[in-house]
Amino acid sequence: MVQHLPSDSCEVVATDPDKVALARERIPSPSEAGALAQMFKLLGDPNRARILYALLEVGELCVCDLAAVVEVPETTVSQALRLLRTAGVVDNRRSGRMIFYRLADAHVRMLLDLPRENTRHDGPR
Amino acid sequence: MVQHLPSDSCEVVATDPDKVALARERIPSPSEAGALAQMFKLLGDPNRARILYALLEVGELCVCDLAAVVEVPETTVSQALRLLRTAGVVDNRRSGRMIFYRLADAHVRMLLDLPRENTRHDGPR
DNA sequence: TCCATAGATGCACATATGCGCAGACGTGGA
DNA sequence: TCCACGTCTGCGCATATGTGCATCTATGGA
Repeated sequence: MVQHLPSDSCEVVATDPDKVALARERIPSPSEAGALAQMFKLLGDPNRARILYALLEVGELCVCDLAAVVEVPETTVSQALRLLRTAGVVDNRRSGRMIFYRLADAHVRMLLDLPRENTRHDGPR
Repeated sequence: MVQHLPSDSCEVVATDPDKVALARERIPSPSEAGALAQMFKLLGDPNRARILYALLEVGELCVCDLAAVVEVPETTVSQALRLLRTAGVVDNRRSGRMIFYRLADAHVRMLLDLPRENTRHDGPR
């Protein structure tokens, strides 16, 4: 996973230097790409995705209800929520012994909305 | 990674049966979620993400130029492209000995656009 | 026909990831 | 104060993932 900047053999020899230069200055920096990728990676697990969609649909759910919705053990949900919480994707609120989770980010919402309509049209590949 | 449908202990005991029922019928099915997640997972690697952004910016690039842009060995690019190609995210065209890649999917484009603006504002977490 | 080049592919290995299990923590009721 | 319940956390293991290396294929030029 670690990038180890190759010194030659892939920087200098460009067949289309203009495009290469253009692309290099426009694409996200390694760190920016890292952040971006991490965000996508969070959505890249079926359970986490379903959890997020559940929150997207009904707004707020406690861990045990999320487990019931997604049909996985509560521990799994809890682990998934930890990642999402750490990343700032979800937010939680304590009420008695239960902890309610909800989406924290507006753009995560858009990210979730976007592909779902398309996969509905396309069907699974 | 395999789902092994738990029989009890997390389906029946819901503290808010209405919400649970609502969420269950609205969230993507396991297979739909799988497809969705796989799509997100493809964007969940910094190198693949940067490759896609490069294609998004300049339209079409050959493997060696992509390697120059992203600053990783060509093999890495090639392997990344294989995944993207298999998933139908990119398309390729042969011209002489070079193979030019470009984005194949309109909604992937949107998916790429969306978060980038936000992370620019937020900064990496 | 032979060689150089662009790219693809299979294999191997290090690392990352998901999840189950057991136990800890915090809250509310008796 | 003690216990039950909802949730969190650390650990361990099986599996998935990314990447380098060596090799193979395909195209164009000599």
